[in-house]
Amino acid sequence: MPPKILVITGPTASGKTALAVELAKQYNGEVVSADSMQIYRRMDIGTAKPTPDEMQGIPHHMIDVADPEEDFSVARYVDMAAAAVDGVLARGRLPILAGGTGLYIDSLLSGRTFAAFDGASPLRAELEERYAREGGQALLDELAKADPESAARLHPNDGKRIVRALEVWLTTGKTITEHNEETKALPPRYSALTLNLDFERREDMWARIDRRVDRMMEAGLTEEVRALLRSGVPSGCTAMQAIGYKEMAAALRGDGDIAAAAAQIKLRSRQYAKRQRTWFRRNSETKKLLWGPVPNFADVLQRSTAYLEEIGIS
RNA sequence: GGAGGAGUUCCCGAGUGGCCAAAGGGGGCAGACUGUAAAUCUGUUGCGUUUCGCUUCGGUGGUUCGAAUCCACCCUCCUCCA
Repeated sequence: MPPKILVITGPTASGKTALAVELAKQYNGEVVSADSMQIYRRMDIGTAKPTPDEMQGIPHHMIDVADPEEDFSVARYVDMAAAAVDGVLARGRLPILAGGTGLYIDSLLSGRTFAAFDGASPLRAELEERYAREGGQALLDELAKADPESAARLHPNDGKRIVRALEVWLTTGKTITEHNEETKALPPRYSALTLNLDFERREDMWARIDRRVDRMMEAGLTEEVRALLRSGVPSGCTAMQAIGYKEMAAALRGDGDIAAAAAQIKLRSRQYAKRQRTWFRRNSETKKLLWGPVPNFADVLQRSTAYLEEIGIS
């Protein structure tokens, strides 16, 4: 039986951080973040990274573990986060995995492994270049020779996944289909009890997102992004793809004004929240905790502790 | 007061007699997702009893076998002249 851990998911601005800290206090836990952007140092305001004040003395892991100019990946996340979770367990405490990056959470929980090779190889660049020049169908035709299943599944426009499938085949001699089947057969690394925070009505979620973005602006998001750019963080790197950062960076380059950027950040956040919901929806093994029109933290906290006691977390 | 220009489906915007329920984009909705995932990709988006019917392109009326497209008048907005 894999070790039990608590997982808190939900779309952006659904209150995961606060609930995680509160439950950590009650159940002798430590928080392990599952957020693809809070891993970056110096990106605090725009990622809604918990402040020391909000952490209330609860140890947090997987925050500030990479520099913005670094390339991060799921594989790195899983390695580091598994070590963090195991460390919490070794201390006899409850790991609370909290975050909104579904791929990271699922990969960590399932014990998924990743083909060992350097993703920044020249091969990647070459395949990307060929995709741009020859088009997706040409690469799909080539992929079909080795891996007809993937070729049939992938859409010609899905450049990233076509390139990835070819890359895995060319560098490991194993098709990505085979690799997926193998990892799917692996036993889960942890036994997860998942709480899924969400809103009854999406309008309430939108209002909360808007308010959060307004607060980010007041807190100095513009300055934070300016500082990153000034320190030489390239605008094309993974970290600068984060919502809030790419829009603000564009505005600072003179492409639109700051107010328009803020509006764009709100919109992109809502769309992101929608994608998160789609991801979390397919996992039916979760306990849903819905916010009403007025967020009632005490109530949600009470309901989650009742649930945790019911299923035997102590 | 005069001279031009414009009003199109949730928004922007193409369409200038039939192939138009109306391109394209945005937004919405739904989905996918195994080393960039806050990324990327896909489908769908007037209504219905759905190989067909109905309502829609500022309004009303007209021309025509047939109108978002032509004509008349009206309403609203914009630019310019006074």
